[in-house]
Amino acid sequence: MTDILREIGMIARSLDSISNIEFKEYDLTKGQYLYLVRVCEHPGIIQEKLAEMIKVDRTTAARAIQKLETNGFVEKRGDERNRKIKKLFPTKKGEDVYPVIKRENVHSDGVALAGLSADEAETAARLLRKIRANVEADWDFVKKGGKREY
Amino acid sequence: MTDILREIGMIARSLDSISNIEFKEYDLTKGQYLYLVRVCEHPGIIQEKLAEMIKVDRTTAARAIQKLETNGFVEKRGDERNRKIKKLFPTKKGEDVYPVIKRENVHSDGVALAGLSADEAETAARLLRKIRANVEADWDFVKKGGKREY
DNA sequence: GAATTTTTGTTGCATTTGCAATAAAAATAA
DNA sequence: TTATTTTTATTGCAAATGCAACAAAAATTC
Repeated sequence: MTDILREIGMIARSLDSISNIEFKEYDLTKGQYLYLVRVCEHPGIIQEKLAEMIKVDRTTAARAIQKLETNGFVEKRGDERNRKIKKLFPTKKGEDVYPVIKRENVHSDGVALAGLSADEAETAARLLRKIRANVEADWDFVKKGGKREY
Repeated sequence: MTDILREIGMIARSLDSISNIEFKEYDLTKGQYLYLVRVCEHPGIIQEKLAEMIKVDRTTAARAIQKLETNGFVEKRGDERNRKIKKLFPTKKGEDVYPVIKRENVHSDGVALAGLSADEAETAARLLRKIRANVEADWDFVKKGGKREY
């Protein structure tokens, strides 16, 4: 038992809190930056995939995107082949905010890794990817109604 | 730019989501487990410290604890020397749920670290502690109204 | 082909979250 | 001592979050 869970929770809440405060002046309310960056990086993505990517409830993603659309950051477009889905694209306004978010994220990344060697930073990234893949599997399972035994 | 931020965010949201689902049957609603474990491990702690420890807004902590008290998991006690503070203690009911939370956390910790060697797990823990300390400093600064320059 | 299941999206409701503002006790400064 | 600042707790809003339930299109099975 290494208790990395708590460290990860503290880091995530701190960073999210900082981002939310810093993006407020760009009219992005709580959590919206998460969705907007990903739409910019994956134009045409649908909200279902976005929710999976971010690891958030489908309905939460739906409403966050709804709000991003209302506020003019993203646009929903129907697909001719598949009338069920709505592809998401950044608007001009969304594209304009993207570098701001990116810049902040890069800065926070730098802050987080301060005092670590390049090797250590790479190791941290590698291990976190592995941990994420592990945890992701359980999340998928539990979210779909599965019951973990332990 | 290693982009550990997103990995950490995904891991944290996944684990939190799983915990919230799993603790529902013990009448712990969203996020409450975070506070309860810490009160059990630090009996007499005050909510201000708890908020700092968890990295959550003071008012959010206040209400989470309020609810834990209402539902009989923790108890608030005044201090004779300092009439401002209210010390927090687990009740019998709180103590009884503690091992359940602990057990779940240990399990999730194991899941997260699956496939990593003991050395790698230790390295991950060490690096995460360092990252957390780094990020924590910025959180304190920004939460107190400081403006990061970048 | 028709029937069933999965995927994708939405809305209603209850709850959590957090900022702003307030209050009061305690600590510090003057 | 008195005045000011910091600490701690609370409440009023407004907003995000997520579960449950529903609907409709698409994919799969029979």
